[in-house]
Amino acid sequence: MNDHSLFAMKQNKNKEKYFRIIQAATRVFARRGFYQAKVSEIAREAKVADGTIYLYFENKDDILISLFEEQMKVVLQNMREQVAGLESPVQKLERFALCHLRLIEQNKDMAEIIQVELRQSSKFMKSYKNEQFAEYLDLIADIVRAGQQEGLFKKAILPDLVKRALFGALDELSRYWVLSSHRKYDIETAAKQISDTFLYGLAADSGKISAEIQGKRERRLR
Amino acid sequence: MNDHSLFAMKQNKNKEKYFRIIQAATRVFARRGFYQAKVSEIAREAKVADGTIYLYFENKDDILISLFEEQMKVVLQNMREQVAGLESPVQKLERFALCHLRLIEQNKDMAEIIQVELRQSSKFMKSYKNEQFAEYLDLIADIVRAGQQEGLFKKAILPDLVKRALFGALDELSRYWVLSSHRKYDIETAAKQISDTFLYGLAADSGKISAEIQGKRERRLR
DNA sequence: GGGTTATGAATGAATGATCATTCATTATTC
DNA sequence: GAATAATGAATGATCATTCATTCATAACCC
Repeated sequence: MNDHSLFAMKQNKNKEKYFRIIQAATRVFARRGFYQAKVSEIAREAKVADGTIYLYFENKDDILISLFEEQMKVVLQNMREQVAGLESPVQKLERFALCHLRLIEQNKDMAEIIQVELRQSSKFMKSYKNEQFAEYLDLIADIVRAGQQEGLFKKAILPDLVKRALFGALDELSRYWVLSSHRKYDIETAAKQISDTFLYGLAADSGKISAEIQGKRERRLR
Repeated sequence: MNDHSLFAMKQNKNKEKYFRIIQAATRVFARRGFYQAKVSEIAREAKVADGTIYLYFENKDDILISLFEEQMKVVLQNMREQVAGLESPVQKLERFALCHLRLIEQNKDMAEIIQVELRQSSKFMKSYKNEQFAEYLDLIADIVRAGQQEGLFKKAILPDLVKRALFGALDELSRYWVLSSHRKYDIETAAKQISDTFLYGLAADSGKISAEIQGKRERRLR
């Protein structure tokens, strides 16, 4: 638990207001970007006074950090559950790609904060390491390592590198989706293209990957 | 030619000073981030007075945009030349990945502006479309389409989607590299892992891809 | 050729807008 | 009534930009 959560814990008297401010901040940051967004706008959106914000958060940066941590907690938990129900690394990777891109549909503002605004905002973010974000990436690395152990993926693949490549690929598509007004493909198509590209790209034997992907389809038809 | 270049053209009397300001801005933005960077710092770094900046650029945003356009021109030109000398889409894609990641070594500040700061900075950037950046991405799409035409890559692949995925993957590794103090792999390793992943991922027949990659090695040994 | 004037570039302190944050005051809760 | 929470105008810091002034150079005149 870091300093920011500690601050929030101290102000724990009114969780409803704390989360209301966080939700409001999500919308305002998504709409305006971190730097253009004003604390007074967040206060108005949350229906509290400007000064109330400082009863719950240390400063404007703290709002963004707290928001990210709260939201990342949800995202990580959800992704863990999605992936846990599957046995095969192939299905896990497919599910990861789909769920990650699905964030956009489920909560556009939240997706924008996580994918567009936060990791971008400023130099101070360079020194901010979010453990949950690292764990999110490690989900990918764990899938890759499992695939290597089962002989599905090449031994020469570096999981810590591939996790970033896959995340980067998904993230770029998310960003495009968020920023773009007309989209030429839907989320399912995009997820499938990316997961297939990575699965066949990592494959020790592409026949085995096809079988795993086909295997999933047959299980569905039963 | 957009409005910003036109402004620069009008102030064309002292190109040396214009570029000196741009170089200084590159360093300051890379070091401090766009929002933390002050115009006065750029002026100091360029050894000009604060007010002189406004003889050459409309405002702070214009500095960033002009800088991006100047630098992107160079990056695009260089990448075109690197790729033009090659015949095979396989070699082209490999070269693209390597050259993109090599940007980091050649000019860390420039790489940071292009890869970390610019596409991130604010909501006004959402409406700013850089033609050269789009063309940079289209280099990838063109490589993919050529690969499809030659029967090397799957027909079902969407080039406009894959270009973003590859760029995103490379970009995330660049970002990690720029932001990270200790790196576990070198640029050549990273580039190879990514290009291989994408090449085998896109492959209509992985045997053919292996042959193309091997073919390159044999040509080298002669 | 030298001195004066005009012009444009450059200067940097002043200006004014912005907005995060504070804190005296008010409202609410127990 | 006391303690706590909430308020929102005031405060003060920040900094992008302006503009009166200076400087450097070219042009003009004698």
